[in-house]
Amino acid sequence: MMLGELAKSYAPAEAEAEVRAKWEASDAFHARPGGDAKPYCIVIPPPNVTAPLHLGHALNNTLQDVLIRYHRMRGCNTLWMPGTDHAGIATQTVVEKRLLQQGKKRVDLGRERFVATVQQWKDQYEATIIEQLKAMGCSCDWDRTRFTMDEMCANAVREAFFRLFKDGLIYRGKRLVNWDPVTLTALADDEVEMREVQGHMWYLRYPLTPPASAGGVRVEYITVATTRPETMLGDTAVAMNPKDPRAVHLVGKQVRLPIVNRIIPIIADEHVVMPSDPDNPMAEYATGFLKVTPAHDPNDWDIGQRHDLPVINVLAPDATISTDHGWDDCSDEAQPLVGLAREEARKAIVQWFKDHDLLQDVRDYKHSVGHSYRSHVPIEPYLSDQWYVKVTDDRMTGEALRALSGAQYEGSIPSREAASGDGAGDGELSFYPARYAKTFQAWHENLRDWCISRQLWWGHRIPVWRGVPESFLYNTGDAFHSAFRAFQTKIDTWEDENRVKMILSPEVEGLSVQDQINYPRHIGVRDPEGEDRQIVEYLEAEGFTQDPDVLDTWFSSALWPISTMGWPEPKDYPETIGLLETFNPSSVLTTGRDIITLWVSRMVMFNRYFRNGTLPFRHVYIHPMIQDGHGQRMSKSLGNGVDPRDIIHTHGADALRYIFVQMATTTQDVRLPVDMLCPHCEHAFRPTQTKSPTGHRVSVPEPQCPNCSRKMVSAYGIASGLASPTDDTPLARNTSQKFDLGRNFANKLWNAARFALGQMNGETSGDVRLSELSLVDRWILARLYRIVRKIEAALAEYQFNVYADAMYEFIWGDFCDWYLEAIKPTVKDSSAQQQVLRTVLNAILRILHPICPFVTESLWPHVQATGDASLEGICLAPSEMLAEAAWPEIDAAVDDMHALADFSSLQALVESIRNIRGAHNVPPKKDIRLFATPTTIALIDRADRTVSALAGLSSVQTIDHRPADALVFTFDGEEQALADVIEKVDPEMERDRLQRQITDLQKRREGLVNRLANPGYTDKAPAHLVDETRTQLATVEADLGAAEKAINTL
RNA sequence: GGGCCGUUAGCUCAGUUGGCUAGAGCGCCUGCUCGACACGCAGGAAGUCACUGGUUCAAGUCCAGUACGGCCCA
Repeated sequence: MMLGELAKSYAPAEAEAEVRAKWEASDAFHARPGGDAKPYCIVIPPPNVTAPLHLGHALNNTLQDVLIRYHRMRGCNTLWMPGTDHAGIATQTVVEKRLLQQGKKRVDLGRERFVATVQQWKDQYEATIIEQLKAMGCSCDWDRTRFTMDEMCANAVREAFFRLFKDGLIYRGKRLVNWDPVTLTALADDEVEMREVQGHMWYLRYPLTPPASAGGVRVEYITVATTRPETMLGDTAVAMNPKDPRAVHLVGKQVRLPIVNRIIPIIADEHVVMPSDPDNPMAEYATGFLKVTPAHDPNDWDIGQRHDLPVINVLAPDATISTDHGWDDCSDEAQPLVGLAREEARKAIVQWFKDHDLLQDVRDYKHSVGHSYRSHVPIEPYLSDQWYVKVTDDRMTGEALRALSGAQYEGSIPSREAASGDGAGDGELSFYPARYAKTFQAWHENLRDWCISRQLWWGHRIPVWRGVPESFLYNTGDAFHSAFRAFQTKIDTWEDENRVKMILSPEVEGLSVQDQINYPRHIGVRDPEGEDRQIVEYLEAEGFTQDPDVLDTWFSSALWPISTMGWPEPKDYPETIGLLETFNPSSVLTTGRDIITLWVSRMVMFNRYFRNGTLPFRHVYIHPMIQDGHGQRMSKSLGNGVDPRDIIHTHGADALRYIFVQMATTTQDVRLPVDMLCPHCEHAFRPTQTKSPTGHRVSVPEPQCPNCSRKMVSAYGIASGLASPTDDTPLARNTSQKFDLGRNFANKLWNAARFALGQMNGETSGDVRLSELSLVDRWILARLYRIVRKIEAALAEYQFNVYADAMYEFIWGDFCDWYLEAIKPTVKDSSAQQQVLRTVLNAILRILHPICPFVTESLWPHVQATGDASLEGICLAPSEMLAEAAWPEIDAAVDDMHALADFSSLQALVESIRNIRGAHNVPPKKDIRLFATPTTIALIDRADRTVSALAGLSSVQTIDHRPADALVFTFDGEEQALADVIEKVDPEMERDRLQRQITDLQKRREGLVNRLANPGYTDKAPAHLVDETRTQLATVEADLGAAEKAINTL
């Protein structure tokens, strides 16, 4: 970098490119495990390769970089592990959508070609994401960049799966899953979004066969209430509460299921809501009779299990009515329904009941319906075989709960059931802000087993082979027995060697060996891609096939803190040797609150399980969520998400980062009003808003620029399909005025540095003693000391906004507004003052660097070139690059209380004078004369020429010399005066000004007098506060006296 | 239904163990192009701290409740 004149304003684009090149040429961000330095590590929450990063990610990663840079400067052995996530269902969905636009379907391509297509997508977006992170200045260890499906991570996934499988923590279960009929896959519980839906409660009559009599009354039919009439095709019972008085007459009787003509029993079950139950809000809608459809409702499934009811599935995976998935008593009457979509079937069935006078009633009914978080259609409870992780096991959920710090745990921590781990990480997990520990705890206390199989192609293929050995099937007698023994022996040997684990399908447990041969078995293989290749070959030769499903994305995410570090066998990836020992547990996970259940939980469970109780991280910091200007979540479909590169384009990366740090308060949401940048004339404006079909406030699809009147396309226009960009109407970039403050701040620092550099003549004096310094110098150093302490305390508690605000206050307020202005008359002639200036500027660059790395790094060589920047009590070792420089170490002796007190009096005096100048519109260059009391003159003298420079004074004389036309003001309880403020004093105006001041002081005096007159206050309040109040009263009274005297002499 | 967050100046937000004359930035008004910075400087106006009670010498801050907005879990 050429050292020379700095440009008049900071130009982020040039500076950022230069600084990035410098960082990349160094290996400053590359971590080496081991060593004596304290490790500090953050594992990046890997962004999905589905789409480019938006401001939410940018906020998260900025905060991580702040922590990383800060700890690196503090001398920690620092690792920030970067990477991306394959995001199975999300990525597959976007690629399928893209294909569909070309008229192609995934099945047309076949699995291999489809996966290759997704791979291309991944490569493209991975590159984009890395570029975005680099543009933001993230100081990741780029050499270690990982991807959840790369070889290292895939290896960890297979190993983890096998160990859990072997230990009985993964099992195959046939049960109702959350089925997404559009993406055709099962979903985990937390991938289902509950939405309030205005629906109906239908009341259907089922004829009793034969009719019964209850209490002497003939009963022809019973009435069931349902929100989902189409499921009646799969009813296998009607249930009623045994406490229901009608139950004695009806339980055990039968009804004929309309349309289907299936005869089903009336059974008794406690679960059924009685219409008379005053404690149950559902009672209002209940009839006392519940249709039971075990295949299509989770509660009915449980009832079916209790009563051993048949399970009749009447739906195909795409949620059309079907007889191919377990329904074999379809009547002629029901036949026309087959093939209908569930919504169509509902209409047809309701119509049928109406036509046959069996529809008793329809009522409006508002209820929650689960929707797929991906395709947004209602999920279908669907019966299927899936793989589950037994997270309800104490080795999983118990370990997660025991990880939580005692201070954040509500109630008593569950004691350890099994000897899993040695409790190494017990109680070491803390949340910031602490309230999120509650979310974590509640989740684990109400956990259900985790469905991990997904009917997708993009993801980690489940390392299980399924089948019935062919050698069994085509043999009889002795040949069968020897084939069976041969197979069993091989499997047994491999099981003993820990290479495979075999389970039978759960429905055949307990059958004899002879009977079992017809049932499929599942064989988990430890390392099918490597060491156990020949086992796979054997199994496949025997007719076994690999499970076609892939694992839930969160399964691989859960391993991220260890898979990226070479687990289970770092020797296989030499660059990872030592990482786990040094950097697991990592220091902190920084993420959004929606991730606590999806990811934090699973990382804690897996890390502890696989690494002897070790935690994945000790702290979890939950950052606020960015919403748009209307308080709506930023989302792609609303087009209100913003690419951080848009902001970097208009404001620079440091501005983006500064504002994010300032926005990171402990609240849960922050708003960020988004503007549009006209692609024709670069004018920023707030586009016209409209309502989306979902009721959200969005930009109109084709906004018009208020400046140049030309049109463009908004992100919502594209997302909604209502507009598409052309050469004449291009897609508009976003921007936001919110970042102006950050841009201005970076420019302010730039100019302050530019000025300061011009004041230093190159001679350093390293042996400057504090006692020799002027008041203003001692003051700025004391302020520096306090600001550094404040930042350190704030970051230890993840109070990022305190850090940003403190930097603003110090750099703009203390350093620019006061210090630089104050030293203007003296600095050129004082090498000691230059040394203070050099030191403070140097320290400023260091302490601001974690937030604004670009502007500080670009100024760094210039500041370094002025020489060594230390003085008594402050050590600032030189460093080639600021990114590697040390955090300032400042001795407590620098904290000069007297200087702080004196300077704040001085500021008050300057402000009083400026106030009068302002009130009379005195031009800044016009010098005025001050006539002050001896005490005030002493204060002014202690500060050398400072006050004159700050207040624009030509002279300071004692008050008794004041001319008759001087303007009087009060300071420090005494009368002071200013002359030459205006040509001719207007007594009326002066009287007004003083009278306003007097009224204000009287009000204050009254408040203080009342407070002191209250015996409760003087008796109970701390003595120092009462003293302070007395002093305040004395000052107010003195000021009041002076002001009254002034008004009288006018 | 349970849990959490928010409601402070026109706007976006600070205000962490109760002790202020309630702050900042933007916007607004007045005056400044004086060699760091107009992405700037100086000054100013602007708030019943959502509402109702309570605790306390003292409440924006603590407690109880209400209203509105948002999020999470059933």
